[in-house]
Amino acid sequence: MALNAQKPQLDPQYLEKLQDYYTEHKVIPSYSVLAGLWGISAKSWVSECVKRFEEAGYLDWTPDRQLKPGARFFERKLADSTVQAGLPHAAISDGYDLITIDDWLVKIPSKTALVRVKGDSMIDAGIHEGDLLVVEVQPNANVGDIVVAIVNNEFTVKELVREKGGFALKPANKAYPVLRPKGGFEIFGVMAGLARRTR
Amino acid sequence: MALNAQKPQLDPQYLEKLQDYYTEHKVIPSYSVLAGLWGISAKSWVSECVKRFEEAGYLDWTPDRQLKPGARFFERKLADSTVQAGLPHAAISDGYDLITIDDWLVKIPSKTALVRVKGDSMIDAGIHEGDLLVVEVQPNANVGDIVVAIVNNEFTVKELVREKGGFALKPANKAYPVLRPKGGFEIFGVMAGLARRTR
DNA sequence: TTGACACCAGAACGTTCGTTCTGTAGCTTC
DNA sequence: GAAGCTACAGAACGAACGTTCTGGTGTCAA
Repeated sequence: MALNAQKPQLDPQYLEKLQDYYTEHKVIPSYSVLAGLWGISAKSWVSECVKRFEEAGYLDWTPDRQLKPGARFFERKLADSTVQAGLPHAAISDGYDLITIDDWLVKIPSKTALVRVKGDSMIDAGIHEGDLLVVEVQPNANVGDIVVAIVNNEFTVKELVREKGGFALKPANKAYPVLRPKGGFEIFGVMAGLARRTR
Repeated sequence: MALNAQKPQLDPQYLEKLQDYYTEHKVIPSYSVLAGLWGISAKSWVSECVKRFEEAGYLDWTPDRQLKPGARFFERKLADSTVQAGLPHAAISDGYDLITIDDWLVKIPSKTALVRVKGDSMIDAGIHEGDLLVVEVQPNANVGDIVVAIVNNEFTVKELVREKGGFALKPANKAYPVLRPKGGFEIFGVMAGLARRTR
């Protein structure tokens, strides 16, 4: 008690209430609403608390000086594969910064589309039938990328490979041949990730 | 600018810019910031556009009359594998279903955990190192389920199989042996899906 | 050609915002 | 037992907010 005498501390209950509010409304409220939320009747004290959360990395500001969630705001329970010691449940509380699966998979929402995978031509790349492919829509790609191409007015998922004379679409399944469409093909986008539901 | 429809319509570009802004800052900006974002110099027109997005379900208001994302704000484009006819571009804008990945993968948020996959012992099941496993936390499972088990204080992902004398954990990779822990094992949960990022 | 309407600019206006300053109650610490 | 700090309350204030009204431009059907 004697040592490091006066250290202003931030109330974890305040943070929880803010996080609950955010998960409900997806927005950081104004100071006066925060006051009501926290049971405080002075905006001056709200301002002080916000500063502490800001310094701790839980809150941040937009370039336009609007309050927004900080880097640590979304720390969630992500269970890691390795547990050092003790109960495995202890490891769950060890947090990563993971928000939602959407945020993890999708970087640019406006250029991202989802494509349902049909067939098993990419099974060796771990892409199964029924998987939801996260695709960044763009007209070009690099050799080696897994792309969604438009062949005969259909979407098809393949690896883009270089061949003498041009490009081709290579499946990840020995039972299927390499595609070399006569009229060429158009690239719809590049695979950025996938989601699979098994239940 | 040759053609122009004459019905009051909401500009999809505006929505995309807002969504991109939101994914960066996790907050809905003020009208004046929105004006800059949309390339408009009149708040009155921003107000009008916001009303349209509100009626369309993309924006909403908190009880304190603060602007917040609406129910449809987080919907994502789902492009189906098959295109009916004509330009594929036309099919994309028409044949959308809309969902979010989180909603699709997670049924019971409170009982769902995420586990990062380590190693390649499940590669033949299409589960790669670094994948994010969606796990429904429960103490029991059925034979044939892919489970996250706790063995020697570590998480391990395997298939639950029946053997004479009890249960065992079977990898999906011939290079690995079937696990039969002496002290038995505890089931952390059952795999419900997975997410993979490849970019 | 004339409305009608969609789209946008600009300004006026009352409200609400966040900051800042002053003040106080309670608890330590010397 | 005064000094110092933390945790709040309350008010004052300029800046920023969102609404609303007026007005202009372009397009389209009649």
